[in-house]
This record gives sequence, structure tokens and C-alpha cells, in this order.
Amino acid sequence: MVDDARSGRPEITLVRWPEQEATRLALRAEGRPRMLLLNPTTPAPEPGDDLEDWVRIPVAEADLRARVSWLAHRLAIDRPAHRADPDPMIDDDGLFRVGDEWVALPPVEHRLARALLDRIGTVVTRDALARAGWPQGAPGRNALDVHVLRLRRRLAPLSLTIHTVRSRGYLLAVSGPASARASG
Amino acid sequence: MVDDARSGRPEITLVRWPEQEATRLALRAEGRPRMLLLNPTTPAPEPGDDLEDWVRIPVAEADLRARVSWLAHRLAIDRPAHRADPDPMIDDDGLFRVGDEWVALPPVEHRLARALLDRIGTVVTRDALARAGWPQGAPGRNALDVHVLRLRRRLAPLSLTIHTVRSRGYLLAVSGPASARASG
DNA sequence: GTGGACCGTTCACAACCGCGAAACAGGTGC
DNA sequence: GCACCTGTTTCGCGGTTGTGAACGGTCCAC
Repeated sequence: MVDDARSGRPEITLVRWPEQEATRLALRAEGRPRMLLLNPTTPAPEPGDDLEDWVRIPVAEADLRARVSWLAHRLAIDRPAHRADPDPMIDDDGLFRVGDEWVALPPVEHRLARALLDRIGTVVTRDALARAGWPQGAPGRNALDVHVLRLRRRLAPLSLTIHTVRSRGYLLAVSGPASARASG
Repeated sequence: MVDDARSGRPEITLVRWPEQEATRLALRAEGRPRMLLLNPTTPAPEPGDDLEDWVRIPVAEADLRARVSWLAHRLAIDRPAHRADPDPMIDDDGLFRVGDEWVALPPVEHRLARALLDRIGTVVTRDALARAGWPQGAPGRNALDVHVLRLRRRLAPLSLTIHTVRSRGYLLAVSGPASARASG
């Protein structure tokens, strides 16, 4: 992939328009940002996706640069919401992955994590968790607490948080900067 | 209300710049979109948030209209996730959700909140609330007041307000629009 | 107007209990 | 043997709930 959210600097291609309409369409198809340089006499195009902007030529070079940098900036602050934060997932080898980061989970925590992940964003009962973690019978009461604690610490580096919902259960959520607060 | 998430068509304000910098800042603070009309000799401003665009004047009216419509279009396809202000709801796990934010409610407050939410926008009598909160008999008189107070504080971060209607009861409502902004 | 009844807000406190967390010990795989 | 996984015990913090009391506002009788 050429453009990349991580790089922070997607390349913005300048496109003469309408002369290079073909180029524009190609870029759009690839999801790459572009700046249209509008022929002096052509009406402005209809709004397309948000990876596109345009400027009427002739234009002062400073203004063109400014507009490109605005577009780049918009992409930089827009992207994270749409694109970043790839969905967390568990593969069958006991690896919990988020994007290109991962942690290995031991058997019990692996089953707990799967149960939580299956219902990510919603509350999972302690009962349900216990059943998921120990299919043929749970050990003592506190075993679950301890394992949740350890799982919590293991997942923290991946920006995942296990919230406690007191007297109800646990809730897995991405602990992004603008996350909600729980009180229990 | 002037700007409105529900309408889907936020008003875009035209702002002369830099003359009306104060207006620009005010609009930004309120999270309202705006189009800067750049003084012919002023360098373009630094990129701000993505509710903003600019055009160098003098400009053909058609081009200005086009640019405004591009900005509007961008908001329409960008915003829905942020702006929608989805209706508050209570799920069965004791979570009170508004959009992607939530708080956990303890049992009593959960029942009170459900009673209030079921009649959101209308008055719920103290009697009805007491019955909802304590199905098999209410405790002391003050208990309800205290729990409403605590529920009030818990719901405030979600932009929800419990209004008192003296000698009648309580009323749940979404609080003013000028709140949730600014976090990004 | 004044005092008082009524109503609602808020704080402080006590009792209860769910859960967090550390420490420890046995088990297992390499 | 060593590192790790697992489960238990134990301690205590902090959230929940209800009560009492102080405070302030509204309305009515006088």
C-alpha cells in the first residue's frame, strides 16, 4: 500500500481538471488524496470523497501550497477516526492482535479474552466469563478475579481496557484517548 | 437551535478573515462550520479543525458556492458518527449509553434511570419513581432525593439533566448543545 | 411583611460487600 | 532448574445504599 495512515504524510497528487479526469478517477479508486487544478473556465466539479480538494488556476503558489497543506492536515486528523485502530482479534494460536502489535495469551486467559472480545463493548457476566474460562467447572471464586487482573495487565499495552461494571460483569473496550469512563 | 446534528445540514457561516478572527474563534469553540473569505493580501491561515475551509477573495460567486457545498458535503459524510447525538438508551446490563459514551449504573439508580428514560421529556412523579426504584417498598423519604442527586451527577457527563418540577416530580432531558465539543 | 409548613438539595456518616491486588504454593513445559 | 501458568488465601479499598441533619427556596395564613 502506498498511502498509509501510519506514515502521516500521504502523497497528494496534483491533477489538472478536467483534462486529467482519468487520473482523478484512478486516484479516487485507489483511495489516494488529490488536488484538482481547475481550468479557468470550467465549473467546479461536484463534491466527491473527502480525499479531494480543488483550486482555481491561476493561483498564487503560496495559496496552492496552503491548500495542499490544509488537505493534508484534514487527512491527518480525519484518518485516525476512520482507519486507525484496527479491530482487535484473536487468532487460534493464542495470539491477541491489535494492528501489528500482539501478545501471547495462556490458555485460560485466551478463553476469557475470546469471550470478552466476542462481546466487545458490552458487558459480559462473571458467570459467562467463568463458563468460558473453565468449560468443565470453575475453580474457586477468586480465580476469575485474578485472571481478569492478569489479562487486564497483558492487554493494557495494546490500548485495550477491561472495565469493571460492578455487580454486573466486565466490559472490554479500546482505551483510546477519548474513551468513556466507568464508575465501578 | 441553530446548528443541529439532527437536521444533517449545519449552517456554514461566512467569515471575513482576518478581520473577523473573533467570530472565527467563537464558531470554532462551538463546533460550527465556517468558510473564511481571505483578504486579498493576507497569507492563508494555518490549518485548524476540519469544520473550516477558506477561499481567496475576490472569487467568482459560483466558485464560492461550490466551495461551500464541498464543505457541507464533507461534513455530511464525515460527521454522522460524531454528530448524530444518538438517543440515550439503557441496556440490560446496567449501562446507560449515549452515543459511544456510557456510565455504569448501580441497581437502584438503574431502575430510576429506566423510569425516567421511559418518559424522557415528561414529568415522572416522585411516587412513580419510588415505585420504580423500590418495587417492594420504598425506604425513608429522603432516599429518593439522594438517589436522584447521585443519578444526576452520574448522568451529567453524558449531557443529560434531571430537572426538578417542584411538587410534581422529575424530568429527564438532554442538556444544552454547547457541551460535548472540543475533545476532537 | 413575617413566620411557618412544605419541599427539595446537599453533605456526612455508617454498614455492607464486591472486587483489586499482593503473596504464596503447586503444577507443567522446556 | 527455570520460567511461566494456575489457583488459593488474605487484606482492604472503594462503591453502593440508606439515614440524619443542615440549608435554602416557595407559598400561604395571619
